[in-house]
Amino acid sequence: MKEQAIDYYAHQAKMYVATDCIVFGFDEGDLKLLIFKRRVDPNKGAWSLIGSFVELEEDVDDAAKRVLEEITGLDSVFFEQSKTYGKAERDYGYRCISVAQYALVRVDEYDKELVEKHGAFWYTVKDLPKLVLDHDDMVKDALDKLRRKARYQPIGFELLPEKFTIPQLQSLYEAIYQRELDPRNFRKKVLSLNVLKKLNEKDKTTSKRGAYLYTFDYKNYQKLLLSGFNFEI
Amino acid sequence: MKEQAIDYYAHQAKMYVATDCIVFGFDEGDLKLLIFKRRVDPNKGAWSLIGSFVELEEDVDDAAKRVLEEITGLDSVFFEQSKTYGKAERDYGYRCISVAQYALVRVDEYDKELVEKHGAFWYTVKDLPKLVLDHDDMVKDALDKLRRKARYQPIGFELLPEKFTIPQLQSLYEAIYQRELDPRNFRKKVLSLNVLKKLNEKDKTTSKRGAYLYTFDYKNYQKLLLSGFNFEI
DNA sequence: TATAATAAATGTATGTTTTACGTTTATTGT
DNA sequence: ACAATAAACGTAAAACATACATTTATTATA
Repeated sequence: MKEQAIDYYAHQAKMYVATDCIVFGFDEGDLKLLIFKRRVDPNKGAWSLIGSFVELEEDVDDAAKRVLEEITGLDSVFFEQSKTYGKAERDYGYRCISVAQYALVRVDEYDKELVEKHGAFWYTVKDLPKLVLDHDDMVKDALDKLRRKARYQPIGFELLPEKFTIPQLQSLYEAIYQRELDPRNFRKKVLSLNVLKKLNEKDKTTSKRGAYLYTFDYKNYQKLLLSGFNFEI
Repeated sequence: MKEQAIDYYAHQAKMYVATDCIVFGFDEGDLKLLIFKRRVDPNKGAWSLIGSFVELEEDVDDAAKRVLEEITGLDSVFFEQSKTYGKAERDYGYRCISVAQYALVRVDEYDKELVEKHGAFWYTVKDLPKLVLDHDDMVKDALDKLRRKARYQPIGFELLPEKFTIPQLQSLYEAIYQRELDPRNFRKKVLSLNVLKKLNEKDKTTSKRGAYLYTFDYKNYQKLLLSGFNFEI
């Protein structure tokens, strides 16, 4: 019986499994992507997403966590599976499938030295260079997922600092959706959801008057989730 | 240079890659799932999704297509990646990751003999037995995806026969979302999208008066897509 | 110290969509 | 002829989205 089971697996093909991370950040009003210049062959010198092979005793998701930690120095980056890329010919000469994960990091939190050490750069999403293999597709698909997901879950907050202003939040959504939003309607909408906590502090970097800082109210958000809401902006 | 590349891959782990299909159908007012009783070890006799190993020179998506064709006899089943399951310990004793795909089939079209030959059965989704490994999670996640997707793309139509009535379509959406919909509002909403072509034929199986049959208008749907719509029901 | 400049914050009127619910219609079996 | 039944149609009220104008708090400078 056990023998039969072993047999069943024995004749099957094995392949390399990698994970690639589409790391989004938000800075200076633009949605950014962390990409890096490959330092090993194959394809040395080409632009690429950051990734790694999955180890034999490692969960696929843990591999992504490991990669993200290595490159950003952060140990609790938000990430989620985007899609698996499994074309037989996708990797030059090797059979390797890749589980793509998209991640959202707070640009003010990541370890800049670590990023530089790995030869990584933040590129504005709408102005990316050509990437290796099918990484262009990965970015396109991940952007789709991000946009889609931002409609029914407030993941946008993962990209902002702990404390943020409403104009900042608006600017983030404008970067994600690549279109302008009306400040009056935007403010009305986000405040109506009751998931922002207003602080008694102002950010005065962009105006004399200053804009009130807010934090995201995770408790109220949990309540909202239960009543089945929609974050359409 | 090439040597270096070979080296790079040589030290990496290889693993089994499988694909499992979550096959949805719609029959007698219920959303159904195609599952089958395993006839080989490991786990002979247990209920399971249908799946297969991915072959060395085969695209992951082609493996799913192959599986679906084998079991339903149909060569153009709608399917789409749901999620990849990659926990190190998910498959008893073997390192095997699985790319789950959810598929929608028209219950009136599939090859019933073929399904029986494979020991497969249609089970009502809300009344499933325990499945092997992480297949329960796969079903749960796929249902989530299906519900989510049905909100912005009219994939529901993939589950109905070519010709269908509006009450049938409503009953499908009721099965997907597990809640009752108002027939007047439902009709108004779907007709307002202009993606249904009314036929000069009636279905009289459920009423004396009979309900007009419709087909899905793919051309108009393409137009609608371009203008960025929302299929919220 | 009064004033100009500037982004933040607030308000309101109009159009559109969703929701809730009542009535009429076509057909067939008795 | 009529009772029964699901299909089809209609309408009023509420909720939401959109478009657009004004006031407010603050600081730099005249």
